Amino acid sequence: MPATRRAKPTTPATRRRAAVSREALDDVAPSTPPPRPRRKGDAREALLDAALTLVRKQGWAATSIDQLCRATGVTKGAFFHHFASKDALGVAAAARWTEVTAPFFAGAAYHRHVDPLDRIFGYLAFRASIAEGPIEAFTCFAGTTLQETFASSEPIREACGRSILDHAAIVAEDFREALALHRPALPVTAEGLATYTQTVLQGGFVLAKAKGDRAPLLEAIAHLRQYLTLLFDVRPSAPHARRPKTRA
Amino acid sequence: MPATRRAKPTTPATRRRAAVSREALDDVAPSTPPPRPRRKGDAREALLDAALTLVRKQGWAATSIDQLCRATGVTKGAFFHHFASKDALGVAAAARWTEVTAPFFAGAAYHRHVDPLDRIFGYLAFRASIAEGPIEAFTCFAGTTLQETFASSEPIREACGRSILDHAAIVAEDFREALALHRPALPVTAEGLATYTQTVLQGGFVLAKAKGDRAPLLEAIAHLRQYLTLLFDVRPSAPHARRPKTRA
DNA sequence: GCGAACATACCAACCGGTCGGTATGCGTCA
DNA sequence: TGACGCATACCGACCGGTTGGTATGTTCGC
Repeated sequence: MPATRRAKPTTPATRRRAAVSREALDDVAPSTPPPRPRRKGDAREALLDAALTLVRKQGWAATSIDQLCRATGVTKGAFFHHFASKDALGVAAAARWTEVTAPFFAGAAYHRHVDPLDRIFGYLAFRASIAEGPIEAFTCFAGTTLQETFASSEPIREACGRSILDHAAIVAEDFREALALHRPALPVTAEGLATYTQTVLQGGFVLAKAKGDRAPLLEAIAHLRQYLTLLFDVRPSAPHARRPKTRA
Repeated sequence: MPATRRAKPTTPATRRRAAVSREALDDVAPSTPPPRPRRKGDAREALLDAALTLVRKQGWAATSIDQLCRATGVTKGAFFHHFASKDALGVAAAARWTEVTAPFFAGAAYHRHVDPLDRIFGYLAFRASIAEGPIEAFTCFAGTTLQETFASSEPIREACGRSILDHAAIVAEDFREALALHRPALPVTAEGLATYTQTVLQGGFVLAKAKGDRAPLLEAIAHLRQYLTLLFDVRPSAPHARRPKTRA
């Protein structure tokens, strides 16, 4: 089975320089940062981060292992040292997506609001505020990947689904507190509202891609805010506009 | 430039039989109907319909021209006779998606309601009722394709975007009439509500894929209905539940 | 000196796309 | 009536390049 092999000595530096020049020719190169020299041991994280960026822009199937390697200056051998298959990378990338986004949201200022409803409105305002730059910069890795892989790869589907659902579960906590404090005009559950919130955001990403503009996402968030306003019977003069008290 | 060629006589029947046997080995074959013998002239439509089915299940990039040809019993030569490129097929498939779905919705019973608001609630009930079977059977070709191609192919992005936006424009007409008849509790526009409706549906598809179940889509539609209920101050005892009068 | 982290070369299958050719139907004019 | 020209639909071998994946080294820190 093994064919004839040559043993031509080459240095790592040669490869790295080649990687950079190849990347300049790459169709996504202009916006991708040059693969700055990594320290040994970085390959795995570099590949995952490149996957988060490239898959959000091109989709899962259109993003090849070779392209990932080129973008990071990692060789194919190294790729398969860290990941058993492309699917395994997908599962790991979904986990990494949660790993990256969770602290990002956890560290945001809206958590300081005392009233859980204010935190929810703050969350929505925050999600609107981060919708900037090119569409692929603020859309969701899990949502994008799900669309393509839900029927072809159960492990990836499960991992991406969990990423979204875990995030929803965090938002659900604030809804739970809000429901304990405020009585909604119609019967709702915390989990239901949290899932619906993610639904609106994911749909906003799709419509933003449809229009080629972030506007539909911002409008969707505004409608969701109005829904919560009516549900919880808050004054139309937005609650977070009248300087709500913050904690800690 | 032209390489050596052989002139081996083959019959169309040979090819068709080969197509069927190949398809039995295909990973999506079990659920795909066998490529029943087409009449001459059918190739283009057959390819477009196969694209709508396969792309919704596998995504755009994962669906190859060869696979489309296998599924339909069409040869590659015929494919490129009808479409200049894979991208051209994508644009045509988006148009076909509208061509297929538009009369489907136009023919639905909810249009008989006299009150435009009843038509809107009927539309939502209809969308919930058709969410049956495997997820790829009720999700949107345009939305799925958009996620992957919005940055790589402007023609496909534009075509898929228009498909969704044109459908929203039809729903917007009922919202326009509803706003003329009923005064909303908060300031909204017909176009804004129609776009938001599509946002919720598209997001519902993503969340359905995330959970591997249609439930999030149905819940999202229910929340949207509640939003409209509060906005237009309709009795919580759903308007289409108290037998509204119909027209024509 | 040993295992983890890489590097390099290679593979079969498949990718989108090309191209010379064939099959068939239709209008037209002798 | 029929044969001629021509357009449309279709055929399938072939192309260069890419795909995910493998096999076999080499390097390096402990």
